[in-house]
Amino acid sequence: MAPPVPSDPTTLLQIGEVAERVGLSLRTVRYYEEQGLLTPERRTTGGFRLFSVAQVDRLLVIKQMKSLGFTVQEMRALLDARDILRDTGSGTEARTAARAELAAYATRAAERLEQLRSKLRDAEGLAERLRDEAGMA
Amino acid sequence: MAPPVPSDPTTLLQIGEVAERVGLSLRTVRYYEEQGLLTPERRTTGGFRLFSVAQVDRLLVIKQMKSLGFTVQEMRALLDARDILRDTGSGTEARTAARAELAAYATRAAERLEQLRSKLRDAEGLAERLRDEAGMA
DNA sequence: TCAACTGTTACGATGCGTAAATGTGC
DNA sequence: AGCACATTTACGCATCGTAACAGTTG
Repeated sequence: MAPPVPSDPTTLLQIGEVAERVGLSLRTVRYYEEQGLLTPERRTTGGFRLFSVAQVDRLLVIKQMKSLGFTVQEMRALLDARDILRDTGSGTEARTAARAELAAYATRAAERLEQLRSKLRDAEGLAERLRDEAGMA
Repeated sequence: MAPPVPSDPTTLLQIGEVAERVGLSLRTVRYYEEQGLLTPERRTTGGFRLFSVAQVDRLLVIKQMKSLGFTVQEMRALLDARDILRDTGSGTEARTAARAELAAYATRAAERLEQLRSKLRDAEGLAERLRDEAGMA
């Protein structure tokens, strides 16, 4: 029985499916490709982008970075480092550098998380204030 | 004994003080003024902006809306409604409309809050992922 | 053949950052 | 007289939204 949501590595999805799974707009996915954050596995004869499940996963990481307010440039740097670590062919030197890079991003991510939490508290303040003001005479 | 941080209504602060208290950049405060979200109480002869404590408070609301991802346009609408409610001279009709507006924003604020929380969860996923990947061999 | 999907291109908006050159206030 | 703080003007940038128009898929 075939899974309703294919997740085997050979399945290819077109951009609409991908966007919906990840929760990004078509425009945004195309934008990220244009910025070199990912490249579709291949294209149909007519030019339709086809993405692998691994690339959907990559987009999820991208979306997470977006949630943390990282810029495209930072995403690129992090993804590059990650690619190096995943490539079994990369040398020791490169791996060490990549690991350091990743660690640095982990730190920055933690900082951003704190900022996000602060924003959330801020926002909760407004929600409460509005409830009060709208409810009063 | 005078309070270290003046909060009586007659005190006027210049933009640097205001920005620091609220946690916004000078540029941002000027931008909000340019967009009609607030107007300094008065200016010095030389042109320095002077803000009242009430305006600092207004800026805090603005910052909270910013945290919720509201646009300047939305901020304007909300602040306008709020101003009407606070103005004892506004008529019943206007007050009713303003109250409805506020209530609508309260709802939207709640929605945005949920989105923010979702973002936060998303972001936490990345932080964890990075810790894992950076820690692995 | 039709409906749904996708392609490219390009202009526009939002929300500031960042000078640069100059003036103000204490 | 000096030094921190402020002013205006303006260009720039990131991140998409939104057509507009055409081609593709099944």
